[in-house]
Amino acid sequence: MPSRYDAISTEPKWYACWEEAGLFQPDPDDTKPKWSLTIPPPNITGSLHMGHALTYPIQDMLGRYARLRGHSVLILPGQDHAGIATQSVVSKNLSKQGISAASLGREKFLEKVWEWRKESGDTILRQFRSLGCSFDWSRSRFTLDAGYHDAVLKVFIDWFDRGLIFRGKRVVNWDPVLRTSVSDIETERKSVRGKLYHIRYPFADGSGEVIIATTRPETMLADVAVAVHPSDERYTGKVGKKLILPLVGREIPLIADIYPDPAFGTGAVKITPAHDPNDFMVGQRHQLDMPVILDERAKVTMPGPYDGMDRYDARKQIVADLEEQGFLVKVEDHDLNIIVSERSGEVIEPLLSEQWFVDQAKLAEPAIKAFHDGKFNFYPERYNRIFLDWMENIREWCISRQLWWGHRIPIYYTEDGTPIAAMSQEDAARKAGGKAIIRQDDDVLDTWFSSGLWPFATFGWPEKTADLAAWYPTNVLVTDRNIINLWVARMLMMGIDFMGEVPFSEIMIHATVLTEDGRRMSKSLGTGIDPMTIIETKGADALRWTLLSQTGENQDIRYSDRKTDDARNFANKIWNATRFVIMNLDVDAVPSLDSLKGRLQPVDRWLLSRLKGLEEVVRASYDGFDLQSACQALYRFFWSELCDWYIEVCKSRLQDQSEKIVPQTVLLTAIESFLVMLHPIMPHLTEELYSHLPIAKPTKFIMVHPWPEMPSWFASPEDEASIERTFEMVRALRALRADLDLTPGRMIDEVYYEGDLSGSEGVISSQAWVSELVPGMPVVRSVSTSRHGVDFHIPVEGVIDVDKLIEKLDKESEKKNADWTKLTQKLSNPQFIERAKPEVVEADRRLMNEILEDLGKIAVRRKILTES
RNA sequence: GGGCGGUUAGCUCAGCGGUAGAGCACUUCGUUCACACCGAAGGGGUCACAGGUUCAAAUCCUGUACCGCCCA
Repeated sequence: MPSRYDAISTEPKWYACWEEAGLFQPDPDDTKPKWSLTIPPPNITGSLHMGHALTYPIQDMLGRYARLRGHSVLILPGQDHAGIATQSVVSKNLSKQGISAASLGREKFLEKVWEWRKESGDTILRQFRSLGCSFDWSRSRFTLDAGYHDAVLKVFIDWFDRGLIFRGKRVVNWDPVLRTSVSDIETERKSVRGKLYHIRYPFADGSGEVIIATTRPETMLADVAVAVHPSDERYTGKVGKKLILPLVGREIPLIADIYPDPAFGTGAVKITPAHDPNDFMVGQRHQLDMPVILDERAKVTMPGPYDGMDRYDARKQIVADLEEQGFLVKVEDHDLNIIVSERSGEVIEPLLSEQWFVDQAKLAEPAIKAFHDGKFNFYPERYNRIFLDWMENIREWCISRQLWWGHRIPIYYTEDGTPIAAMSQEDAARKAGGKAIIRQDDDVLDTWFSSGLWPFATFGWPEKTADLAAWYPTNVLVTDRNIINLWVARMLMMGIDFMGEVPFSEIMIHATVLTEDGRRMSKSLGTGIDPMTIIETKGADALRWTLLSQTGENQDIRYSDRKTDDARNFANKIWNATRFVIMNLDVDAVPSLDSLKGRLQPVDRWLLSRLKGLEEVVRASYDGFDLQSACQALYRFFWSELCDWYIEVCKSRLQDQSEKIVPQTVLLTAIESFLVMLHPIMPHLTEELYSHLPIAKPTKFIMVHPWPEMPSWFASPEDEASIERTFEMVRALRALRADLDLTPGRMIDEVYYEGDLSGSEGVISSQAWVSELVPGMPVVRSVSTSRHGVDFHIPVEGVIDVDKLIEKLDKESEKKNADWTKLTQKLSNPQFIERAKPEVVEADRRLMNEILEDLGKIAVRRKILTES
């Protein structure tokens, strides 16, 4: 074994072995308890980013843990067709070749998209393999697979027939470049510097005017009213009167509604129901007309001087005209929030249009009930409330998109315009009962509609497959907080509605990965870091450790290359310690620990007891999604306890032929268990080291090794306490040596001690590099230290730095005096004695005595030093 | 405007009622036959601020400030 762990050549090797051995691919007939998870399907347009490098290893880690715990585990991967993203990627590629999508027509264009998907659609799945993800590729699904497609149609038809899906006119987020409605998640809010225009609207009867303020004057062409708050006294008696809409000349009413904020400007708001979601609601409440004056490209469509103008050109012209005609009161600078389409970068136009909607309220009810019945739970818990708030105020879901790539809405229209939901045109014709079908709806479904079925459609639903029976419901869903409402909620509603059971009982919401200085990682900002370069230089395990060891209840985590160095170093440390143990071994068969029980020394029992404690912590932490705590415990155990102490203490025994078998067996036991527990986080390294371990292996791969069971006799609080005490004495001695400039590792002949070492002489002398520990006081000059009631004296010959030692003693004395003051105050407070728990008072009293004793010793030592 | 998270050592973060912790960085020492991707010793913090509860507050409560996220 080389002295450095080579992750780069090791990792792909094991991935291939696991895959070849079929370890990713469970059998639904396996009698072991089932555990499953369906991964949030990444876009086919995507390539690996740090968010993926966190979320998918978390899922892999949970699956690997479940596997070690004896479950038959299925982690089902797949991909999402990503309607808008894919269509715009392919359109852009085509336009580079001088081809427009429109000229190709729907069918030809879709052929191009499928071609593109075959060529580059799988990139991200290959990258998941580099991360070590133990996903069952044989079951990989795509949301546009034939079977999946049928499932989507079936859901649509079912909901349509039950009246849960309907067609209606609403104000939606409209992307004027891609010319489709988009969902909230595909938009981004931005704050920009804009203008606030104050415009005069005169009363028709000439009795004055109302001044309104707006950031979008061009929409006034579609104004149907001006609204004021009913409590606004400035308008008492005026509500109901008519106003003349400037430039247009139409008469519109002044109405009273709770929407306007009286404190903002004049308190009067123009109402444009077709071009603003809030105005739309006002319009609905007052049954106002909803004229549309912008087309699908956001150009004015209204006979008159502005017809055909782009919305921003129209704004300029309208403002100029208003000014010229004396309607413009003033223009102010104003910060406003705009909504931008993520895909096109264009400002979203709220636009009244006819779309398909899901009435989610009826679907939400059973989901809310299931939550209250404890059927599922978010981790961290704070997301329960966020989820519930959204569910309880749920709104209609716009599911139609004016795209070609996706699930075409299975609605067929008869001659008289009756919509019929059906699996195919033939099916529709049958349902139409003689009426001719003339066309299918042109729109496709929102991608989230199809991904909402993910946890059961991936198993072959609506067919009653063995997989569906074996793996649904899944155990856990892992995702980030941004799509709780958009996706998680929909899966819950759809799962309950079609399967009668929630799709998962636990929802783990993990952090967002930020840059080292806490900024968002984004390609456009140039702040993204490509995980593949990390995997290729430091290994997937290093990257996994870096991200997983920071995963807990936190809201974001910061990535830095320094942290991956630390992770790589940890891997190397594990490699070398294991290598050391193996190098020392020259027996064929390692005996069982049980047979050596009588020969164990306190330090052996200490390590085994710590190992047992480690298993409890790691298991509890993994179970509670607290990977941070698990990693911290694993790190501390291995580096601080096993390497820094146990191996060092045992080095002399490992040289002793008759004795070495005991520490070797303890080490192999500890390392084997440790590797199993670490395996979910660092799968490749642990598999590699397991393959080198000279032990009787229960399984060929550590990946399917049973979780370590620690016999109850491993627990030994007494040995833990006594060994910790011994180590503290070693530390005290080493510190004193350092004060005397005695190089670590260099043996000193004699150290005297007074007090009870209770059998720890061997450990202390070897670890503090002392040839002989002699009871009593030395006759020669010496310097001293104490710990746990034992005094150590190191004889000194020749020159020592007295000033430095005195300074040290003074500092120590100062600290102890401060502690003494604090404790005295505490202990002289009768209420403390009376009300504090007795053991606390007792501990403080003991501490007080120790401090007093130490102060006495320090004073004596200082005196000796000054005199010498 | 409403909600959520954060503010602890130079940096990144644990701790969440009983004398402040880790890793990295820093200082000094060290190539002792696992590892310099290493070892030993050390320095460094009125736990954002102000009130309150308590015998006792980084930890619980109230408020304030700043940073970030989400919803309107």
